[in-house]
Amino acid sequence: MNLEEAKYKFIQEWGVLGSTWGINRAMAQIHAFLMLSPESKTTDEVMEALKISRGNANMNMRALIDWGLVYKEYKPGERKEYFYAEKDLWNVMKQIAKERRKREIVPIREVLKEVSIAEIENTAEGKEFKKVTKDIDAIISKFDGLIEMASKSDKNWFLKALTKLIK
Amino acid sequence: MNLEEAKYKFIQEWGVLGSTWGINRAMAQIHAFLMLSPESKTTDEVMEALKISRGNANMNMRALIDWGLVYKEYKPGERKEYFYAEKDLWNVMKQIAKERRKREIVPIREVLKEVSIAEIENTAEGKEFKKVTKDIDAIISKFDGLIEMASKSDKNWFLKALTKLIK
DNA sequence: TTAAACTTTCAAAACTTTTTGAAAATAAAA
DNA sequence: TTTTATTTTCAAAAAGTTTTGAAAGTTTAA
Repeated sequence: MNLEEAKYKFIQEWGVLGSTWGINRAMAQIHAFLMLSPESKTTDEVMEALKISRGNANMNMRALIDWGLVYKEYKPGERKEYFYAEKDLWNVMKQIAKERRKREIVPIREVLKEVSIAEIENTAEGKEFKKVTKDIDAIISKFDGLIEMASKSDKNWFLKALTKLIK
Repeated sequence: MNLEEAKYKFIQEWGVLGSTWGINRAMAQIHAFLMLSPESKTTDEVMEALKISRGNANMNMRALIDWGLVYKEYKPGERKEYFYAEKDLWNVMKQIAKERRKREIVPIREVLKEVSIAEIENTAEGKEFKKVTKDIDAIISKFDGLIEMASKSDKNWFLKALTKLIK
């Protein structure tokens, strides 16, 4: 396997992985392509490399910038915009976690809060409802705390803590 | 808000959450419905409660069983099958993590392994490729270890360790 | 056996998401 | 200015996913 094949393989798989992570295929592939590239790239280079349309490239690039996974750069004397990726996977994961926290954890916690103050009858059904939703809230809030912690803490500290936990 | 409204709200939101977690809406809603129910339920009750077709109920119920999130039960003297959910969110998350590990982490690690033995030229491009993929492998293997650890360890031990880590 | 109760399957329909490409908008150069 | 380069938008098309419902399959009871 040579570099081109290896790059292709990695980009494809990163696309598949992304699509199970709330990041669509094109978006994840663009990110992979930019991560692997030592130089920042233009929209045209991305279109060419991934064989996607201008509209698609533009929209997903902007989504990536929104998520904090890609940055824009202007080169002196050049009119084109250049893009480069966040390459530190720790930062990538932190950004994704932050974004997903906002989209997923915050809404479910809101619902859990709302239902926790509902007037629930004291039947078997009602008791079960209270028990289950309370348990869920307990675990979700723990994870929420973990994400908040991770996004504030230093990479090495956190990784060391994890390593300790694992071994 | 009364019990019916609260249940409805929770089931809807669990459906939305599920669909960002590789569990489709109907599947997540069935799981929510069963979690909230103190008694096991039949396919017909699920269909009626969630207003979905028999085919849909059947397929997703089996997917839930596959994922280890729902169990089947036979009641003496009854011909219908009854279903009940795994209610401990810890076990639910463990199961989901296991399943996703198989579907996501294993394939990307395989690709990373394959490309790591590729013959990569010593150009800027090649060096960047090696560096980025090596970094990614390092972090992913750490998370892989964490999941493996979590799925083997006792719930309370792990939650305590997390709590310690957080505060 | 046969009939009734129940579960499974799967092609087609409905719905959702992603992608395209060309037109509109914007910015820089002539 | 006007022209040219570049980016953005968005309606329509394509692709992907989920749902339906009826027919086929299976199991149990009579």
